[in-house]
Amino acid sequence: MQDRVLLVEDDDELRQLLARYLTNQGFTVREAANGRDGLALALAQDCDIVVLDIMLPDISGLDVLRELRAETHLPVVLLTARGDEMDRIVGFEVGADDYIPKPCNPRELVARLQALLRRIAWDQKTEVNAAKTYGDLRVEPGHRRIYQNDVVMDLTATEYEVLQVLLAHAGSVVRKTDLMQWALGRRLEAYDRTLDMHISNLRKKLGNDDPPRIETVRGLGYSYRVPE
Amino acid sequence: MQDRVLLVEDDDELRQLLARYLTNQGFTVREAANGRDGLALALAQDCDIVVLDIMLPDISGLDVLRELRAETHLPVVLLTARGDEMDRIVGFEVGADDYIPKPCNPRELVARLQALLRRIAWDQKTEVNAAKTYGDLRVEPGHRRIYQNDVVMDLTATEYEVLQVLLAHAGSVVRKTDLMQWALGRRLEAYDRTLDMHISNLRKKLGNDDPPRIETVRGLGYSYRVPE
DNA sequence: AAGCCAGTGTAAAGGTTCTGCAAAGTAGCC
DNA sequence: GGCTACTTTGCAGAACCTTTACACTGGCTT
Repeated sequence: MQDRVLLVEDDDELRQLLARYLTNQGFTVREAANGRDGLALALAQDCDIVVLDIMLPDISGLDVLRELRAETHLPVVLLTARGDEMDRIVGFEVGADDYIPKPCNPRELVARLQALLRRIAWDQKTEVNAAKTYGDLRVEPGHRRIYQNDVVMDLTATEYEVLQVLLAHAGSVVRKTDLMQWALGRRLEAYDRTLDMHISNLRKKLGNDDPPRIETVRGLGYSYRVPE
Repeated sequence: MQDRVLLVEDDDELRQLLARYLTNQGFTVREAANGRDGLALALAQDCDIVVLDIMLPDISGLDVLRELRAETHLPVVLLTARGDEMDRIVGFEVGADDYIPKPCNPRELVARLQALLRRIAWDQKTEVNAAKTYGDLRVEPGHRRIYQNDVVMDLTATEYEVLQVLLAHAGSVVRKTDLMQWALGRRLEAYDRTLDMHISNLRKKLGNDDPPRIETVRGLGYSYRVPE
């Protein structure tokens, strides 16, 4: 099975060079020459990994990444100007998985892509739109709805995100920083009680069972326990 | 809870520099000065990520990585001499998740570690989480739980770390300074009885058997004895 | 044997950090 | 404006880690 790479790079020459090399290495390559097209293609969700230049003519690569991260965890490798340390640090903070300084060695690019894909491969098959069931809860990602005993839960958008992340990791602990990043799309700052509030509200809506379905793991985060 | 890094690097100065920086950044740092120790610690202890120098006095970092990959998919970041392209390519092929050329910028190291950990946390880290059994105790790293005769022990975060380290070295003595560093993430200072307290509490929770499961080795440290 | 002392066990107190949640505030939308 | 959703604020309470204090232990010295 060939991995599908989306290459977002405005420099035609470089893009074609990389595209050719990646194709030879057995990847299926899709191309975009600006941020807008890149974002659209990435969101269309039929690729495995994105190579994203930061310097783009329209939207900055970092903004593309930010928008992408609001929707998906698709792996992203950033291309940055050599030595531009700020871009690099910010890139990681926004959620990049790797970065490569330009001008880049194609072999290194391939090696990094493969390392990342190998790591991702341990992920379960992400059938993005398939409904999943956890005890009496059923998540329907297509409609962004969660049913409890076949009754739609009345959740706000954020509550849906939080609960869906907890369910995706049901049985294991999700750290508060991760939960914040994945569900709220921003970093957890000190004294930010927003997440606690959403958890509190979710617990109320789930019915305050005892022991609670959303367990607190002090100092770490929360964990959803599938009831018997 | 903080992420636990295993730092395998023979250059004392560099290792201590990085260890200090990582500690400041909120990591719990465990150290090894050669490949053999590094491999043993990585396999035994429950840590989250490994930083591995390639040039080591005994076993090459690449061989350590190879052996590690035979057992686990623990994320590994390689430290390589700048420009040594072969090491880098081979490193990725053997299964490294990232590499950083030396001399490395600590900020970049942290950024990369965090990017990798974020990615791992999202994926189901099944392999790393394999449960380990020691007599009637079972450690489940994914849930950060320890079961005694299939009953969850009610442990605090620190107690979990301490017991987990003792179990990882079951049958041999763990020095107090090491236990402090590995489980509490800081140095053991004089007149600090914190560790004694945690041991005391653990013994209580384990049931005060006779002879005790956690044996005191006076002047040295503690040793967990797996009961028959 | 008695005495000393560093090392250890543990109860209780102290203090810090983390969490739950109500209530008030802000922002966006019809 | 009125509605809804989300965030911030504030405080109380809980859980936890550390410190303190004192008793005890084992080994060593005299």
